[in-house]
Amino acid sequence: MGLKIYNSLTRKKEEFHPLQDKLVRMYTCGVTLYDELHLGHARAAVVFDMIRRYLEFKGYKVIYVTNFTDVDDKMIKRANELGVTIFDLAERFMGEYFEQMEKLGVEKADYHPRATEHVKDIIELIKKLEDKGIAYRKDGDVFFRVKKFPDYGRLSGQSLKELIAGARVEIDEKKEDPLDFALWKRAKEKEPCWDSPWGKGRPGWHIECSAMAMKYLGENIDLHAGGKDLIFPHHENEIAQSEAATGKKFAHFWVHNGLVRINGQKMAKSAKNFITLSDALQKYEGEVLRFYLLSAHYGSPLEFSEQSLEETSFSLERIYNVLNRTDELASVDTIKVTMQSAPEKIKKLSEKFFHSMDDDFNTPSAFAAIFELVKEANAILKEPVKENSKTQLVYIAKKIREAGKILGLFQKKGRQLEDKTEKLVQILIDVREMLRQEKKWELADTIRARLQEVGVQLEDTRGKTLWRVKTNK
RNA sequence: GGCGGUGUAGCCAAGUGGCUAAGGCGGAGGACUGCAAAUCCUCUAUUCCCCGGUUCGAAUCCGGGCGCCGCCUCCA
Repeated sequence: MGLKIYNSLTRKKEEFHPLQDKLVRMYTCGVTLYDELHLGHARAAVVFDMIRRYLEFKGYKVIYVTNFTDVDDKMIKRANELGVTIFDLAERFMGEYFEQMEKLGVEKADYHPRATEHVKDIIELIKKLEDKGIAYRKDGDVFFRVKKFPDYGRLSGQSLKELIAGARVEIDEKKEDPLDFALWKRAKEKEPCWDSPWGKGRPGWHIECSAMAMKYLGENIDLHAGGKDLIFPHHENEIAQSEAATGKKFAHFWVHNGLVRINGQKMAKSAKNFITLSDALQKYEGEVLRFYLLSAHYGSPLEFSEQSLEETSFSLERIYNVLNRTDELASVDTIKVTMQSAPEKIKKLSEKFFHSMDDDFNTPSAFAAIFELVKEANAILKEPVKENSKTQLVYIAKKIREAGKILGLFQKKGRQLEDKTEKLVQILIDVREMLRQEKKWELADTIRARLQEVGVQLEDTRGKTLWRVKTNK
């Protein structure tokens, strides 16, 4: 059973094989640390985290690198507005980034390189390009000579001719050709800058990714990812710089996530239609957001709606309900389960999950399998408990948690309340049970209603009253 | 204008040549229940934007049209 991934470079789903047997070198374009994150950034981070987890599950050792852009026009502009340095700015938003990523269940990368800490590597790379006659200097700026790289436009599916024809590029007198792009920018007054063979200046945007990817992962990498809006020019330029410098194929797989939309439009800073991640996290738990962000296929656009997020919240609760009930009935750890003991149907559903994931990380289809497992488990829970059905339940719960681990979901155990609080709730339930025995429904219902107000939901089942904490905020 | 993508139920969303068009939410009815909640069962797209074509057979392939989105300038 092989993993297939849609490769933007070839526009085909291809079997994924790393260059070096079990090692995957993966790079994703991170964020610019100039402002708050929004749901678009969150989606990219969550999607690539899921991909990384799945690759690890498949037995690969993944070296994962995601960068921070901490010097560029936007950084400088924002820092000036706030009256701080770009380094202060970076520090602040980097802190927020890690805090929020943790809430989304996004694991740290192996390396989080910053552009400003790799200026030396960047300069080396530009020098290499200059030596080869691919880069040229002009008044302290250095540009990439696009005509020297005939493959330019392959990723975005445009030929050089088409690019020129459709060009809306600003005419920059200094460039030999409008398509050429900056590798190094001469420092203007009071701008942060570094010494270089071309004078004081700072790196262009695209070159940092080439330099850092190659520094940590080598000249050929297995998988390079980013948002669809980065295909052109950013990734196109990355390919051009890297391959022109090394003569080797830069990245074998290019994976691009679809954009988050709101009212049919791309969510973006410039459109002022974004929902910040911090606002979203205020309203919904990180796990709900993560679940939601994975509910569409990663490559499709995702239309943001408050309603969908509410729905996701209920769906998540539904999954936890069945897991918690199973836990109450039987400890997952003490009952031994084997594949053999599971009925065909349950096995098939479990396989469906992995098939879906193997098919270009088809998370919606994978979730469908999980929901079907949930349904099976609930059906079992409805019947009087037998040893055999316990085993099946435990098997299902195990499978759901295993699947959840890959997706970064469903890992919470129990109600996550303090011991004392749990005991208090139990006291209330016991008292209420006495009232119910005496058919004092009004009082019993009041207790239930008041508990519900604080997010504790009672459920009277045949034998006893169960309770759970509502997950939605 | 060029390039890329997309159009599946009230909503979200899989499926890309052939068993009954996944799954979730919502809605209707039923079971359970003192009532709720949770859960289960049944129903909820005779049809996949429209028009042609290929094929024994198409949501799925091809041609044309329409709508929407992204990129071509900073962007996850």
